[in-house]
Amino acid sequence: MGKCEQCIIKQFNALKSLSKDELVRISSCKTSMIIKKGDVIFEEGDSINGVYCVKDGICKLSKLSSNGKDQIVKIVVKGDLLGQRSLITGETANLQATALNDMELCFIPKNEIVYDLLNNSKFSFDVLKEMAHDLKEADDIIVNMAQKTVRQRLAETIIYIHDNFGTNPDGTLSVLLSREDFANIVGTAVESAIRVLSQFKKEGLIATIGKRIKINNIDGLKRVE
Amino acid sequence: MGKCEQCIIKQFNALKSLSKDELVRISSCKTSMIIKKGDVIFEEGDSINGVYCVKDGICKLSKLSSNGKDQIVKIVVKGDLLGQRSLITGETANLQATALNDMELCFIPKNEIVYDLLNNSKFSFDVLKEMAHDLKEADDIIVNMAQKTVRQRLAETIIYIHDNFGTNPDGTLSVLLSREDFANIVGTAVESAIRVLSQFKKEGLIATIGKRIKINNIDGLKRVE
DNA sequence: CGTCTAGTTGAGAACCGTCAAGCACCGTGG
DNA sequence: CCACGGTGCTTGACGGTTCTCAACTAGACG
Repeated sequence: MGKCEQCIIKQFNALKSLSKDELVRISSCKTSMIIKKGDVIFEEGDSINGVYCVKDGICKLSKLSSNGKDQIVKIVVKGDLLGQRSLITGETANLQATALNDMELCFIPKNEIVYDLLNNSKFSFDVLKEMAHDLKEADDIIVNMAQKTVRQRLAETIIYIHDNFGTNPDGTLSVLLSREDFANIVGTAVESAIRVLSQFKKEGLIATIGKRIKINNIDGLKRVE
Repeated sequence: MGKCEQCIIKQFNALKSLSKDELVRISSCKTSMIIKKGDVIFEEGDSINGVYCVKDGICKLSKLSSNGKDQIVKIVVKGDLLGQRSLITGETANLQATALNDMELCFIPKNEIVYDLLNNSKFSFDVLKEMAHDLKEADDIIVNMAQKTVRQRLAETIIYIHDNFGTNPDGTLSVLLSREDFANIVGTAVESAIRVLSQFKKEGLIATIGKRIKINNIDGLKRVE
């Protein structure tokens, strides 16, 4: 099994603030796991009792609404941590985590993380920073959900994925989402999302290669009203 | 000017985790202020450079959307802290804070708080907990905004205010919000909010005393679909 | 070759935003 | 004292957006 102190992934998250000794201690307690595309890592109400560090792959965080639809709240990618929020409040999970492709995860038990949170103030300040960043993003999403049309939200989602998760060599978005996933990010019916996407295509803003989406005119997308 | 170490307000927020010495130090640096109803405490883009402790009164945190409407993201009441998020990321304010009635605030400069965040791990863990709680609430709001109707959201908003901020002796909600505020919490047009409210009234779920709202049938409100 | 899932399109209904008009209340200035 | 204007509240009407139901297509996979 790999060693945390040598793992390059940690530079992308708060674990970078831990000392070598702390990383060695954590490394001896962690467990690695492989998750297959579509598998659920944890669901709403689960006691997680630890934190996952995403070594590879992508997953979605979603919550089931009373109308039966899954609302995607955040996309988590390689280098991110998963489950910090529940760990800190000591509550069960508020969201479900589902792998969007095959993933490699390291699980660090709760006690190890809490110990460092209470003893390494730089580490806890870093976790605080990440949480503050997530909160800002969540506030911005609330405003968008409340005030913008499906068309605007979908355009912004495509741009967000493009800017934050990058593209393949052929220019398509590297994160492959189903039409249903797009609908669940934007908070609309699958048919509505599909209709808007084909409208974007007709207007020359995007193109599709297979089921993948490629941005043709990013300025046009940004100007969508 | 009052002394932090004797102030009973702090028991409601993370400041309770500071030692007496730390509170004395902070108390000597803080400034008190009175804010009148309707006044803006800080707006989007401001450098706050500190944290406000709400000694009395209520304010709203909102963000201006590109369509010109203000989306209310959170209501902050007596005992809460204001501005922690921006302080931690070091960014300018993401939201605007506006007093909903006359307020009494204490302002604590950034350096004092950061010092304690880095030196008192119980304090920073408490701040972390509050932030984690805010993040959970924000995620839940996203789901509601995306998946529920204006009618459902308004019913839940009334219940939320009732449960979290209490009622006056006559049973009306103690937080007095304008119809526009309700619309801006729910994320809809003022006329739409008004229409739903009068529908609730017609159905006997709520009553109005002056401009104040009183819940008549809370179970009915919870069952609104 | 059937079956399953994801994607797609159409049509009608429900929901919501906008414009417009009118009402109630309040403070100001004549 | 009253007329006046301002602001917030309320209701109606209409049009655009979005949801839902239904039918159909394309591809995957045994």
